[in-house]
Amino acid sequence: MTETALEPNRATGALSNCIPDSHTVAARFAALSHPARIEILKHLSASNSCCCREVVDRFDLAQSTVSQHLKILVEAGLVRFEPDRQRSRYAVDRAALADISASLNALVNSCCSGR
Amino acid sequence: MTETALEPNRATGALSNCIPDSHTVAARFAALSHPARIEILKHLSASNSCCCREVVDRFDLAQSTVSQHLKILVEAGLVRFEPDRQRSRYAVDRAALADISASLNALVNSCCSGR
DNA sequence: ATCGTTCATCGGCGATAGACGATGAACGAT
DNA sequence: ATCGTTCATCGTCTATCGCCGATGAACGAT
Repeated sequence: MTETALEPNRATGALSNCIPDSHTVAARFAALSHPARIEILKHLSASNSCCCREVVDRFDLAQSTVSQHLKILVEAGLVRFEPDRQRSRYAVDRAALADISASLNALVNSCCSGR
Repeated sequence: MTETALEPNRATGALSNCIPDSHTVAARFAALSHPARIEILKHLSASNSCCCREVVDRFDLAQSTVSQHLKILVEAGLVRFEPDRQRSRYAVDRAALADISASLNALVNSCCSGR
């Protein structure tokens, strides 16, 4: 994500008052732009809450790799993290997920009402 | 996008029959994971249709860079391309955009009804 | 005190992304 | 025929991604 010289918030007028800054939206989508993370997200939501190990067992990925994916999801705000003894519990933040979905809807709507 | 050894379509049972394959979804989000491309998308939809030059003038990016971003959007199926004389006309594919929005909604729903 | 388990982080590696300038094809206009 | 404009593509560069194994901290259990 190189910091391109887009005029800051240039298109953030008019319709887009309900749409977060492009960088923010892009960052969220970036978190969703890897198949493993999508699968992890599904898995987390199906189990309500998982520790890292559970995810590692489920997917054919090294523990360090899974840990990184989880970190990315947490940093994107899509997953909540809570240390629990020697475990780490991860859970989908359903509100955040709904939020990003709303962002996309808003983007789509702004595109469709554009003409 | 490294081809990870995710069990093919492992989580594609049950609820997710309406959700496209994770790789597909991820690829679409990847196209949206760059702020410039989001801005370009907005710009395209506001103008209904643009040639590359118009986008270049609008954003502080080299022509080659814009051309690449447009190509990515086209390859993701979010933007339609039509050559027009020496110009290239690009237009948002609103249906595709609505479609990806629906994919995300489905993902969110599957996550929320998970428990 | 020691061992096993869980986890985050580091370092390294290859692949990809994203930026740019340069180039040449296609086309309109002169 | 020549020039200017528009555009896609190529080559290059740097930064980041995504993967892994190794390591050490934290903790439970023995």
